[in-house]
Amino acid sequence: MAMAKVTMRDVAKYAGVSVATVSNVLNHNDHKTTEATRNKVFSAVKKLNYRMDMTARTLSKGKSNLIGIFMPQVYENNIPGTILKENPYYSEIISGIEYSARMLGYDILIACIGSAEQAIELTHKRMLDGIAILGGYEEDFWDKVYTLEVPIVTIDSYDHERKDVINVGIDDEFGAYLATKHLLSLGHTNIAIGAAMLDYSPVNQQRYKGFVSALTQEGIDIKNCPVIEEEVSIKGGINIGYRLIKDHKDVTAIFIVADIMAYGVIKTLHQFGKNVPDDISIIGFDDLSFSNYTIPALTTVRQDIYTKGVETSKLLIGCIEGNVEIPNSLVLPVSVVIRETTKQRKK
Amino acid sequence: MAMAKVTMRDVAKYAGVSVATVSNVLNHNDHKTTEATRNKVFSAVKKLNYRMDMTARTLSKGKSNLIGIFMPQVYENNIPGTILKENPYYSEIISGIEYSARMLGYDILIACIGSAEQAIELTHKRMLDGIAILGGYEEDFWDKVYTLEVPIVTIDSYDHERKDVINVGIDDEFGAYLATKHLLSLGHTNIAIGAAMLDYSPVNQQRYKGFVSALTQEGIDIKNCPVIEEEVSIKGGINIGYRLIKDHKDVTAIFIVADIMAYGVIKTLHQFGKNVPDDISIIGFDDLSFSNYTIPALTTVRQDIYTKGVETSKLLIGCIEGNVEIPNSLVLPVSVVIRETTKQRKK
DNA sequence: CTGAAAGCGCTTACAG
DNA sequence: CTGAAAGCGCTTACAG
Repeated sequence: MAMAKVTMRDVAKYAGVSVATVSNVLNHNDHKTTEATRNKVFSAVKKLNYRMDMTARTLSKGKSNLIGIFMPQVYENNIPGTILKENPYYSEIISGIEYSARMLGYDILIACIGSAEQAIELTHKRMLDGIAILGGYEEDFWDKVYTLEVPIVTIDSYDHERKDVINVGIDDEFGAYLATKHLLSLGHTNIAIGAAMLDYSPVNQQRYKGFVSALTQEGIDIKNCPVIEEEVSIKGGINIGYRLIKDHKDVTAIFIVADIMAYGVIKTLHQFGKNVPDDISIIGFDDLSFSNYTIPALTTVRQDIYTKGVETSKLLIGCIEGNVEIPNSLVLPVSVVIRETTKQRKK
Repeated sequence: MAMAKVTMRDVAKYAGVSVATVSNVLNHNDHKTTEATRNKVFSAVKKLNYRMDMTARTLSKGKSNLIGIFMPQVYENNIPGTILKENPYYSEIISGIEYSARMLGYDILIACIGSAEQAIELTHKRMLDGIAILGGYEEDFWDKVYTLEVPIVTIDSYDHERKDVINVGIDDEFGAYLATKHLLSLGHTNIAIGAAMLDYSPVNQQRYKGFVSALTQEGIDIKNCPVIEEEVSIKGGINIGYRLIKDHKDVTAIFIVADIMAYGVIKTLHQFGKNVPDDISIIGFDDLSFSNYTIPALTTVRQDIYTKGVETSKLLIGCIEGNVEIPNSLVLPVSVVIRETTKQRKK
């Protein structure tokens, strides 16, 4: 029943040429073949329904046309989860990477990793041509990963000392600055920040920095601007909501460093009978697709997440294929999109 | 700079044994080696930091330890999106598949596919050991895909005539039946269904069937129970909301076949000043992680999506490795989780 | 322009 | 128990 695999040998035999010639035709080394030969080969390919075995090709060429997408393995109550499941941000990026890579002739291997070693292991054993790394990691993670000799694109990383590591990101500080400016422009002065992982997430450090710089620029005393730190998840946002209500009654506006957290804040405030934006204004960061549909609709800092993914593939593959003119980093634009969760401060 | 690749040859030489022996040690064919030999090999492996090249192994064994996850490529306003981006349901499943596969020694290749041919192409060219197929497809898609000679696990499919295709799913009809029963138990009689793709999605046909059967069992006239069909997305839900308000003023409760759509319905009703659940009760289906956090929190039919993914890997890999006792399908439980969007009908 | 041959890094009978 | 050799399906100098 199981049909024997059709190989280049079969095609060669059928077309009456050598295996080398079939290879040359299929790899479009057109200067090495005549059109007549090509036609014979192509029709044999069609006739026999031949499909190139990438495994053999990879072994032989040392190039797999496979790209790895790595993201952190997270645990939630000891249950293995993935960033993928927790935060739609990653799904959107992966969508972009996958689509763009496919268009450029590359396939995608995804893996959640718990250590740099796992990333290294995988890229060696699958002979990955390049890797995209999502998410935040400890510092020595990067040191180790950067020993890899394939092109790497990081996303939202601020740890790229190595010259040939490309980063795709946004100006996080500026985005946070804009968000805070927006709240200030509405007359708020007691502004909190809902932050996360300030100890070791450079992205969030940047966002915090932008928050502070907008505040100080306006002469606001930081003392009145509490930092409420929780994890990046809806649950983290829920907790921020509690703490806001319990400990920071004078706060009238809050900037949250991630939309996914803002969802939780809105939920908690609603549960406690607080009106958003009448009692408290909220501005998020990311503009996830759902943010337009929360109740009330979330005012936030927009970044084009899908495009981030698309550009990641383009840069990574450009680098793999040795294109020149590959920049060391790409910074995509941010902007404030005003919806319903922010409002002029009550007198 | 670039260090030469460490191969089995190097390990063999260093350990003073043959390549075949190294292979035997590494593949745990312990009955073919002595412990002394094994120790020599292992320490050489460690010393040289050897990593097995899966590409070579795949070519040689005809087995890749790679699993493909395929899902439909969708377009939204002509922009390529993916199911991944549109519906968190898929992210959750993929999380489960990836985690479980990794634990079992398999890596994951993901691809959005536009046709059966693409799926076939990919599984051949990457020598995938098995594939998991998510999402709905036209009928001839399945006919073609089933010509593949690798194990296949479908998720939520009702098109598995082939004996060796395993399906992981739930009792969609029963879930919908329970949902509708819940609405009926609250005194509602004018109940609508927010449906999708009833023409060609068996899952949704099943859910529709459960809806109808609960209704007729209770002696309700289907005439009063409109079917409002839109696409599976928040936007689809938004449209259902509009149509509900415009065309179905007497409806007091609605069962929506997907949480993601329910989010849109809640949003629209809210925008038009309708109170959920006072004016209209809503029950969804899926219990996405976010459903606990909508305002109001969504009453829905729960299924364990992550577990679906985990089981998918277990079955697929079990099948790949020739375990016996692999069932032809796995049906996971559903249950109604009552939150805030459903309420006793007003007199 | 075309083909024979070596090689990519493994595994697997087969002999010893 | 161990090793030499052939083979997996390609690519790539090299000769012709």
